[in-house]
Order: sequence, then structure tokens, then C-alpha cells
Amino acid sequence: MDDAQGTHPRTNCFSCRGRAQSEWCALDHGDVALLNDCKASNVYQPGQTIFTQGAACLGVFCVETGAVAIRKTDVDGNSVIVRLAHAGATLGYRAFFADAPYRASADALMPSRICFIDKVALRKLLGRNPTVGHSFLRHMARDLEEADEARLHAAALPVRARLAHLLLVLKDRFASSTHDGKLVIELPLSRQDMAAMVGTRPETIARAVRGFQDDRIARFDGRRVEVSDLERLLDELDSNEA
Amino acid sequence: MDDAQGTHPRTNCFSCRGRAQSEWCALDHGDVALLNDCKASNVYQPGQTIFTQGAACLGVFCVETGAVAIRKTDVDGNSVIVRLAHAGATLGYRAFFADAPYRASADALMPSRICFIDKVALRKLLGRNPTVGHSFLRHMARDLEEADEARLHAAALPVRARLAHLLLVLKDRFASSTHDGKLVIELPLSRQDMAAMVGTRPETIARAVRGFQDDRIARFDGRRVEVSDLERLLDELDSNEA
DNA sequence: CGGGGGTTTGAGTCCGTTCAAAATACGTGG
DNA sequence: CCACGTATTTTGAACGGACTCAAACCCCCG
Repeated sequence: MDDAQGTHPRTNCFSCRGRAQSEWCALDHGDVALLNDCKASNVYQPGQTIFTQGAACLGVFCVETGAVAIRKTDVDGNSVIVRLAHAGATLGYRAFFADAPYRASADALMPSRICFIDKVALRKLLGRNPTVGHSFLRHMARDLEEADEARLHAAALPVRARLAHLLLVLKDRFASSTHDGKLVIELPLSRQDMAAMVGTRPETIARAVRGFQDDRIARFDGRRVEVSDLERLLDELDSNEA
Repeated sequence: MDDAQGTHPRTNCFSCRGRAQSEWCALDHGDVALLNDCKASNVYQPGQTIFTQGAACLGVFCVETGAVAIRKTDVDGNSVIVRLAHAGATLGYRAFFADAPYRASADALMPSRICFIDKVALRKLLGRNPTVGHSFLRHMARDLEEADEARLHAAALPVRARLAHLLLVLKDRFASSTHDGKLVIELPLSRQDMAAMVGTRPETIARAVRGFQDDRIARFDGRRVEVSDLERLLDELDSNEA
């Protein structure tokens, strides 16, 4: 009885595939053992929340498999997905380093196995191995760059271009090319979530999707997208220059 | 002959007032000496650029006095100010930690004395004193939070509310209350730069400013702003809820 | 079969943009 | 100190993209 939902004692940091690309890649044997002992693993179903905006941060989370959305919500209900986290990513570290409550919520987009790492254990690791801190600095630098980039995009590009950009990002992780050479993306997001990613309303996403179909750039069937012409999709990003 | 523009050998990290609030606050005497030896000080006039988007990062910068805008620019000329840096702030650290070229430019908003700290020296400091790394983690966590917050704002709030928010932020650093109790802000930004901060066009800023004047919330005279009713300005932030 | 959420579509409106011109501020040289 | 040229800011009018509100549709699930 270790499946479904509750704590899952059998997961093992040594064999965790995501670790290689994560901040934990430079740990020695003893460090991994420490990590392995203090973590708690959990499986989250789509929609389940991992942590909530406003709550105190008790540690960080580690995505072993699956995908997670980090959302920021307004007093009047407006919300935006500020980033996605995939296998290997560490979650909730911003609040940890700021030593402040979470300023965003995280929920699973698909069934996801996620480990929790306690504050004190993490602090111990940071003390033992300086590379861990460096990895976080690098990781955070990337996230910050992406956030800034998103701001520029939101201000400069129309929804259609932003959606194209989103598809191109999702392609890298969720694309599977078919037999006849066509690119197929299995979206991990609902239309609502796509809207939240792009910073707009679901209705507008629907229209933009329609636009892409009418222009024969891609075919949408639920969460399945067939990109017929990748070039044209790339063109959308800067077609309004010149 | 040490004024105006060129390298300025006389500045001293020991006496630098900004240091207390910066990442360098926990350095011991030896560390500060190291910092002091390897840095190069410089005075930048308004409009002068400190570093340029796309260029390689050779180290970080330290604002001793003045204020700096960090801008991100598009291939087709759109640009946004992603953050401001004041006395005590460290500049260009994102590129340093990502070990990548600058993804934004920095230019002075007012006459500013800014020190440059070499890559190798910084690396040495990070090695010697782990608190430095922690400080950067904290600083970056704050910047990331602000970037995310800005994204939500841009998506959810109209220009008028975003401008109100900008004024409230600038107030904290550039306000001087007058004899008769009125709040006065001396803006460090041109209208164009305000537009770039809020993510809109100068024309729209002009209209929003007009709006505030018509509603008797504040009086604008060039870069001088008199806020007659701070309450009403605060209300602008969430007046469209309920 | 009958909800109920999510998605799509439509019509109307509003906010912000665009383009163009007038007004103002600013630095420079006469 | 004033005159002038240039850049910034302001204003106006028209346009357009995205939002709102509302209804229809769809799909999944009980």
C-alpha cells in the first residue's frame, strides 16, 4: 500500500533520475544519504495543490516525475501561471531563500511524484556542500531571466505571438514527432491554464487557437496539437517587426 | 583630477555607506580589503550606460550613490524597464551567476557613483565567505518575487493602477514631505521611462497623469509630483475589485 | 439521462495603441 | 541673454485588440 496518494517510503534519491539535472547533481554519497533520509515522497493527482500562496515555507519540493504549475493569484481572483516545473526541478525555493511565506501556489498538472525536503536538512546540505548554493544561484538566475523576458513579451507582443511562444516552449518537453514527420504536442495544460500562462482570458485563447487553425499553422484537437508548419509558428514571434 | 567620469581611485569600500544594506554587509576586515583593492569606481552621468544587453559579463557593479535603470529591449525596439537599482544595490549579478551574457542593459538615471568588481575577485569572495552567496540568494529571491508580481499586475491591472503603484514605490525612496504636510515626490524618471516601467506608451502615461490631476489625486509639474491625497492613490490599486 | 465544468462562439464595449500635430522644455551657439 | 533647432511631452481623433457578458456547445461522469 504505497501508491495513490500518501507518503511513499520506497522512493530513493540515489536512483532518482531527475537528480542529474537538478541542484543535487554535485552531492557526494554522504550528502545523498542525508537527502534520502530526510525527504518525504508523495504522489499528487492533477489539480492537487503542493503548496499555497500565503502559507509559511517549511522546506522545498523536488519533482521526480510529472509537471507542476506555479500560480500567483490576486485579491480579486485574477491569476497568472508564472512558471512550470518539470521532472528534476526544485520547487518553492524562492520562499525558502527569501525566508518568507509563499507568494505563489503550486499544483500538479499531471500525476506527479514529488519529494519534500525539510528546511533544516536543506540548510545542513547548503552548509556542507557549497556547490548546492551555487546551483540554486544558477537556477534562480535562469528563472529570473525568464520572468523578465515574459514581462517584455507581455508588453510588446499580441496574444497570438505569445501563444505561439508558449507552444514552442511546450514543444521542447511534450512533443512527439509522428510517423509522417508531423510534430505533435500533447499539451499538459487546459485552455484556462494556457490563458493563465499567456496572461489573458480563455475566450481569447480559443480565438487565437482558431486563428492558427484557419491559417493552417496547426491543428488542435483537445490537448493534442499537430504542428503542420513549424517555420510559420516561429515566424509568429516576430512577424510584426520590419 | 578624479571627478566627472574616469576611474576614481579614492573611493573606499570601508567607508561606503551603501555597504550595510548590500550583500557585502557580512564581510570581515580582510574581505573588505580584498574588495577594496580589486574594485574600480566610476561616475556615470544620466543616460550613460553601465552595461549593454548582449555583452559578456566581466563582473558585477555596485551602486554607491545614484540610481540605475535596468532595461530589456526587443529586436523591434520595444523596451521595458525591469527594475531600478539604488544606492547599495548590486548590478549585473544575474548574468554573472547564469554565466551568460547580459540579457538587459543598465544606464544611470542620475549622476551615479558605481564600482566595478571583477569576476575572479567576486569568485574569490564567494569562496572565502559563504554569507555572500546567501545574501545574493536572498537578493535574487526578492527580485524574482518582484518580477512575478509585476507580471500579475501587468495582466490584471489597468495602466492607471499600475502607474499609481509605481508612484507608491518611488515614494519610498524619492519622497520629501513639504512644510504643509503634502507629500512631494521628485521623480527620477522621464515620462518615457515611466511608460517603460509600467509597460505602456508615453502617450498613455500622459493621459493617466492627466487623469490623476483631474481627479485631484496628485499634481504633476515636470518631474515634481505633489500627492494631495495618499489614501486615494492607494485606493487606485484595488478599486476595480468588489 | 441529466447535471456541471470547461470550451467555443458571438456581439458590443472599452482601453490602450497608433498616427499626426501642437506645445513645451532643453541645450547650444550666436 | 535671446534665438534657434531638437527632443520630449501633451493632446486629439481614429482604429483595433482584447475584455465582458451571454449563450450555445461539448464532453465527461455520476
